[in-house]
Amino acid sequence: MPENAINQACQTNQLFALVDVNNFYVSCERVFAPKLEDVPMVVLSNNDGCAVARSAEVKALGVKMGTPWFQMKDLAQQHGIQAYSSNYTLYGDMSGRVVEVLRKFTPNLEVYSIDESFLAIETVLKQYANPTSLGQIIKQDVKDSTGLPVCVGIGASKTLAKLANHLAKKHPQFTGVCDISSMAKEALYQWMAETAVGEVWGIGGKTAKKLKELKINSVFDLVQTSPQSMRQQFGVVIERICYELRGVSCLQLEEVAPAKQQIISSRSFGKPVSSMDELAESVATHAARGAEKLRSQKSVTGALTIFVQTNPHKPFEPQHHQSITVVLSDPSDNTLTLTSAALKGLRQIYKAGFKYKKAGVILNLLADKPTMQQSLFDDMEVKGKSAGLMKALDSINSRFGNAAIKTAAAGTKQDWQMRSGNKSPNYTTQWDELPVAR
DNA sequence: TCTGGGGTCCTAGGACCC
DNA sequence: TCTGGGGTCCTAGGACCC
Repeated sequence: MPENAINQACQTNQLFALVDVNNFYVSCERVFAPKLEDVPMVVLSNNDGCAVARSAEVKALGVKMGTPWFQMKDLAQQHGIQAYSSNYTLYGDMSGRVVEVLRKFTPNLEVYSIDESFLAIETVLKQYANPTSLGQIIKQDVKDSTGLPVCVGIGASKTLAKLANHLAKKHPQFTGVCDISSMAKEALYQWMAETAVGEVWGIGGKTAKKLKELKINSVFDLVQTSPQSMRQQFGVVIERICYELRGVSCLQLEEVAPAKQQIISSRSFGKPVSSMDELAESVATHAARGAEKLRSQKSVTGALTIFVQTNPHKPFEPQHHQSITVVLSDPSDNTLTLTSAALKGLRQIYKAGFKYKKAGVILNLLADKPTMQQSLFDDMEVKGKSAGLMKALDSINSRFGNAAIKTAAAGTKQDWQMRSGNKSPNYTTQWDELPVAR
């Protein structure tokens, strides 16, 4: 196999379990309102725009993910579909509880999304009769502890675990747990032949269509083709999927979530917005939210993109999709810095006379927030001299706010008091005690 | 007529995921 | 009347350099 196709050395004896909550948002609502059990229901997105979660009954009616609520109102009336506004705080809390339960089984766990986790189970397997029984115990434990129903898929690669989870959800005979790794080859190929290629994790609509033109319709068809030829036609991503489906694990568990490379804050407006004032309020709020997210992951941003959009669903109204990127002279996580930069950008792209539907801010060029001392040395032009140090301190003071000067001050306490009008710093350090500059 | 060659960096856009 | 809000990775092509 081509070396660069595979990120990591292929390891044998790996076994992944994917635990996925059924109809997560709907199930969360039902935990707190048991009367909703068996009632057809959806949870709606922001502004109650479209369905972002559907109960099994609603899925059976053929309602697709993301269907606008207004389009399904007739159907809702016919079948008594209940609609709920989303409550992301609740869902986040429930998600945390599920992960807590899963961690009891293994610490080697990747929280993949709000309702899905991958578990590395090969090391804990010997405590159980077989992978399926482990899966059943997990399923029962989550149900008992949180009230949420899950399905468990088990396989030698993440992609196979995903596929197994899909089978567990679709076919009642698995009773919620499907272990592909223990299946006889003939049985597995049978399931693969019955599953459309578009169901594979990473194969979306466009790729599925292209594959169909090549007479690759089922998962089995894809497994039969050579990964190398898939690479030529579709690139490394699909090649990797081919290997994964053959049980060669290419995607490893990511136990610690890597820091985000980009932070987005955006919202659609409930009704169209035209005035600069309203847009400014929205954009400033998004910048402030972004700053919060930045600080919580201890990052700073070097550039922010501000965008405003009219309603693309109304093609006969004048359209205005505009964005601008503002580069900061100094990377920052400061709310005031970010909001004023965002407003500066907005002023340049705003045009009166349009009905805006959406606005947002994207934070780019994220980097780790420098520590006080790193920043000190970065800023110093004159090293080893007190004057240089004080200059650097001034710069830090302006960058980090007034608290900074209290935690790093040069010279003896007496020196400092003399220079700063006898105000005592909380903490002083001798110049000699500072680490050597790089 | 013919029109180096290789490398890097950056960006926009596509495709996908939940 | 009414249409979500996040993210990731990969690729192609242009600018630029030697």
